[in-house]
Amino acid sequence: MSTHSEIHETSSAVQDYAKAIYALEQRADAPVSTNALAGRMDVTAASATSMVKKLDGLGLVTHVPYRGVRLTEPGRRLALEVLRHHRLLELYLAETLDVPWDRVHEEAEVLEHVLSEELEALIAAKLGNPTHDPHGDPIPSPDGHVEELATSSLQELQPGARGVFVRVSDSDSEMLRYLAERGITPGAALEVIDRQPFDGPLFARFGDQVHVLGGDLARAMRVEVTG
Amino acid sequence: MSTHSEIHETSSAVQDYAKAIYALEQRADAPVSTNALAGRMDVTAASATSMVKKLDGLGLVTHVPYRGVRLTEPGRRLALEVLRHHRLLELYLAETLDVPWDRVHEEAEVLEHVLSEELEALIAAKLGNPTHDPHGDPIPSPDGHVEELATSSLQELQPGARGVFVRVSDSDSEMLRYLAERGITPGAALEVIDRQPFDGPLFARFGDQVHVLGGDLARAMRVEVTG
DNA sequence: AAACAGGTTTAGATATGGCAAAATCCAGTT
DNA sequence: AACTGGATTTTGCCATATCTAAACCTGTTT
Repeated sequence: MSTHSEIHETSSAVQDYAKAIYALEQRADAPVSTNALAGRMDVTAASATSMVKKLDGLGLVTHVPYRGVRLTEPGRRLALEVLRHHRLLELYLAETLDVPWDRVHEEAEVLEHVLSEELEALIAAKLGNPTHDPHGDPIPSPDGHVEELATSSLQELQPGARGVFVRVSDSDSEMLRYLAERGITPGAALEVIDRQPFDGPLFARFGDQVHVLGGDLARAMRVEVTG
Repeated sequence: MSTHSEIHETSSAVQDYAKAIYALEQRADAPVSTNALAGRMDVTAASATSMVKKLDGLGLVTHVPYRGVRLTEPGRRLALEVLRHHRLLELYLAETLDVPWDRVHEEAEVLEHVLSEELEALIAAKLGNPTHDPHGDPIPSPDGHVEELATSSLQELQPGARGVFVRVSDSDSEMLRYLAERGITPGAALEVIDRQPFDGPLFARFGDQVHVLGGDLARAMRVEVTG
């Protein structure tokens, strides 16, 4: 009945699956399909199935065959702990080691699994126990609370919509670099000007610059809608 | 023919074995026995044998059955790269995150395997490209050079011998903590006062304090002999 | 109701690293 | 030269996490 965390009794793979299921559940409040999970983890559906069965055995998810998977409360806590590691590390690497923003995600991706609780606490303290990263993304608290604000894909917004560009799905570093080169970084306010049909390009204004964004890119960009 | 490093194509296990063989070869310039390696890695001799065969296949060691194992030049380079990661991380954690000295070893032990070359470079730069850690232990250069000074076990010194306590074998944190509580830290000058026979206690002077050290402890303490 | 197309799960295989038990080698006695 | 004890290797097994290929559901269309 303690808030004791199980993160150290789980493999990196289990942690990654929990994190992926959390992210996918987030997007649409519904069970996560094996295919979606496999796609996100970049493994075959067969691999996803067997890992899902393992997570189920560990009590981290409930799996209804052919119907998808949902995190249990312990599973959600695990995912949030890993996410806390990840976001603290991103912030820490960027702030104190000047790791470029389009690289911190990849570094954090591997470090998050080996970060001890002691180091986590020291890093959090060093950063002043932040609750949000510089993009506005919330950092889960040590006891597993977050206030995740709902985001939309830029692609699905109508002309006239305004919002704040929050992040790129999976922090794809190619996309982040491409956007950064054009002066677009997370945190930027934007307004959708126009959208061509048939998955055509989307015109959006950032500051006083209008940019044309292709389908895949606009789909990956997550926006907090403000009006 | 480049100085390109193979560290990222090897598993953590392979890296750990290379590091262990390097350390054991260091102590006595002789082939490393399977048993010694198994003891150091805390695995069975059977496991050590099969890993040795794998390292041999990778060209990292030369293994003569029943005769022990030695690092090849690529194997030595790999070991030194991991050691560089390890010592840079120890220094970094202690300096910038105030991780207590008796804990940095364990943290570095896992981080060393996932540290990217980019982060390594950034950390080294942040620390001013150090060549030695605060104890005087040399940090291998990026291109695989070290000047390792020969150390002796405190246990094997004769009364009257003087030296500098450099480190505890395997950085055993229990021992480091025990010694720190008594004011003995790496870097301390010492003189052996007396040694009782039959693996009896050893009397050594650190500053103006004489301490009595038991067999296992004295055996684990490595000393750079100065006179 | 039968068929079809996807998505999902099972079955069987692979690579890593580990262990225990059995077989084998080596060196130092008798 | 045979014996013997400790070190070493071989053999067969386990767990993790992945894959391919085959079998199996499910919902929709015919």
